[in-house]
Amino acid sequence: MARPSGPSPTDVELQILRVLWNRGPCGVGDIHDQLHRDKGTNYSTTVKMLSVMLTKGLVKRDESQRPHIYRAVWTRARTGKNLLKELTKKVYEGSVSSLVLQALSSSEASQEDIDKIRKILEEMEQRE
Amino acid sequence: MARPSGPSPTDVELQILRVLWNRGPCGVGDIHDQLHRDKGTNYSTTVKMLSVMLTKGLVKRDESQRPHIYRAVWTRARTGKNLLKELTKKVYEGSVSSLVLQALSSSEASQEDIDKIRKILEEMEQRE
DNA sequence: TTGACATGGCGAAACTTTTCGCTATATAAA
DNA sequence: TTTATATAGCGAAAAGTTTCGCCATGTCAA
Repeated sequence: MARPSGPSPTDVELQILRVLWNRGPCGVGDIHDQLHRDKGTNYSTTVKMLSVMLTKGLVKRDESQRPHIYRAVWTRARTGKNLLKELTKKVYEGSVSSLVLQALSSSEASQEDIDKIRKILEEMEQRE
Repeated sequence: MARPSGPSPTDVELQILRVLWNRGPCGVGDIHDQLHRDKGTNYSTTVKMLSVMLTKGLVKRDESQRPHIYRAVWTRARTGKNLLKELTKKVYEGSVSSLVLQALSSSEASQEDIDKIRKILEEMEQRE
């Protein structure tokens, strides 16, 4: 059963999620530091966005300590998968492989990546 | 030299572009028909969105005939590529192959797709 | 030409997302 | 305890997107 993962994160929400994915659970201060470096926004903005995300169920927080510790509810992998599916619907009428083809043909994937992809293709064939 | 392709299309803009990509250049009426079917919006909305997109350089129009004929400035492939790159930056710190791996491992691609992808992988190796 | 109808343009409302100022509360140092 | 500083909350402004109402203009048939 697929868990619901709610509405897609907006741009700033993704910026915040990326910090949480990269650093792991942390307080507003750490998140703000990164956002401030990236685009100079105010501390209040970060707090507000986190409260919006809390409402949307994109993050949870541990209030038993100070500062409160935020963590992402959904993994990077799952979120990426959802956004990709959405993008696919919006541009390619739902065909994931069209998009993958596009992505591959225009990227410089390493030999390592290529090998990984081959392995996955094999697995997919055996599944059928 | 890579052509600039401007700001990324918003959701409704993509809906309109999809119509143009699928049907080819056409008038407001045809575009509106589709949008109206999909979500019941008014004719005025379609006209307005097209004028916004004209300003942003996402579409061009031929005014020498009535109705004016709109066409997408960028191809579906190029737009998809850009959006994918953006998504990749926003979720995966810029690694296209992480995203492709995610996409593949969770999709049901056809045997035909799998073969196509293999072919591309081979081409990529020879390029190096 | 005139009336009916499709097409086009424009400003403003509605909605969403992002930003911040101001205030309140907790924490730790003097 | 008092004071200074980090942390949190809230409402509203600002910015971006989408929607529409109203009016103007073009097209075609009677």
